[in-house]
Amino acid sequence: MADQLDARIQKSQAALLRAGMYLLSRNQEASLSDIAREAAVGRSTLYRLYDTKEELVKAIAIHCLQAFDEATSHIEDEAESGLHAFHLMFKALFPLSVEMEFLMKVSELDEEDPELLAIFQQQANEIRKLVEYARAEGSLSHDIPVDWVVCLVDGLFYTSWISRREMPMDHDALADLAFQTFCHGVTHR
Amino acid sequence: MADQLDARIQKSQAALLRAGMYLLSRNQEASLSDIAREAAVGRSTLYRLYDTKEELVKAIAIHCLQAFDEATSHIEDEAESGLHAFHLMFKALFPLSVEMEFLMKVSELDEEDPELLAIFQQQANEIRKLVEYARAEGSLSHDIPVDWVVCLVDGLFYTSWISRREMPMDHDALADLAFQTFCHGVTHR
DNA sequence: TAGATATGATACAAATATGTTTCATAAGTG
DNA sequence: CACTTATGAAACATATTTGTATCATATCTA
Repeated sequence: MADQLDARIQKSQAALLRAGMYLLSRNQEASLSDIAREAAVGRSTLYRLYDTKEELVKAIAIHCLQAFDEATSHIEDEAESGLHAFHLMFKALFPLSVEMEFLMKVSELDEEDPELLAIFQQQANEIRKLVEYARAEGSLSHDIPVDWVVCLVDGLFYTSWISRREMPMDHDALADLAFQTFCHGVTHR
Repeated sequence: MADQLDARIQKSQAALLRAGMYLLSRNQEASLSDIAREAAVGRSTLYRLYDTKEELVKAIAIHCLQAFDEATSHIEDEAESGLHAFHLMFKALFPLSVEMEFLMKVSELDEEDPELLAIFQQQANEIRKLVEYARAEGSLSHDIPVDWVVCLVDGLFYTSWISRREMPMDHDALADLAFQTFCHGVTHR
C-alpha cells in the first residue's frame, strides 16, 4: 500500500493546491490559467487532475480542513480547561492564515456542494462543542448566547488576518491578543 | 439649484445602486446583466449611467460610505465618553449590514482605485481616532495595541453579520452583545 | 534500459461577460 | 400640450474563460 501515485502527479497536485489556495484567497476571480501559471504547471495538466474548477476548489478546501484538523488534533490532550483550549486553538490556527482566508471566502461562495457543506458544518460543530464545554465549565458569561461566542471565534480569526495587513506581528503574539480579547475584552480593568 | 437630474435618472440610479449592493455583496461575480435585471432596469440604461463595471462599484461604495457617515454623524454630539461612542457606533452601523458586507468585500478587492482607497482610509482613520481618544481617556487596556483595537472593531462588524445568518436577532441586541464583548470579553467575571 | 505514463504546447469549440450602437417608444419637463 | 430626453430591446463586436483533443517530449517505474 505504498503511494500509488506517480511522483509527477503528486508534485503537480501539491503545486496546484498551493497556488490555487494562494490566488483564490486573494482574488476569487482568479482563472485556471492564472493558477496553472502560478503553479508552474501546464493548463492541460490542471484539467487532467481536476475535471472542473469546482473540483479544484473542493480539493483545496478539503486540504485546508485537513490542515486545520492536524493543527488542532493535539488540543484535546493538552488543554487544561475549556478556556485554555481556545488559547491553544488560536495559537494553532493563526499560522494557517492563508488556509483560513481561503476557507472564509469559499464558505460564503460555495453553498451548493453538499459534501463541502458537511465538512464546514462539522468544523463549525467542533467549535460549538468547545464553546458549550467552556460554558458548562462555568467559564463563560451566561447572558451571552452560545451562537454569538461561536461567531466571535470566527470574528477573531478575521480580526487576526486583517490585522496582519496593518501591523506585522508574530502569530503567537496575535493569538495571545485574541485570547485576551476573547476573555476580557479590551477595556482597562 | 434644484435637482438637475431627470426623475427617471434618479430612479434608475437608486435602483441600480441598491440592486448592485445587494447582489455584489452576496456574490462578487454577479454580472451587470444580473444587476440590471434585479434592478428592473434595461442593461443599456446601466451602461448609459455607468461607463464601466468599476464605475458602478465605485458609485456603490461611495453610496455606502455616505450612508455610514450619515448614520454616525450624531455620535460626536451624543457620546458621553470614548467607550460610549463605540456603543453608539455599533448601534448605528449594525442596521446597515448590507452596506457593511459590500464594503468589506470590495475593500479587499479594489486596491487599485486611489479615490476609493482614500475614502476607505478616511473611514479607517475615524475609527482609529475614536480608539486613540478612548485610550487617552484611560478606558482601554494599555498592553493592547491601538492597531489591534481598530481591527477588532472591524472584526466585531464581521462577527455581527455572520451571526445574523445563524441566529435571527435584533440589530440593537446584537450591538449590545458586540459592545459587551468589546469591553469585557465573553468570560464569566 | 525499455516501456509506460504524465506532461506542456497548441489548436479548437462553446459559453459568457463586457461594451457599443441603433431606434422606436415611453416618460418627464416647461 | 409640445418638446425634449431617458428608456428598453436588439443586434453586434470583442475578450476572456472554460473545457476538450492531439501529439511529441520528458520523466518515472520496474
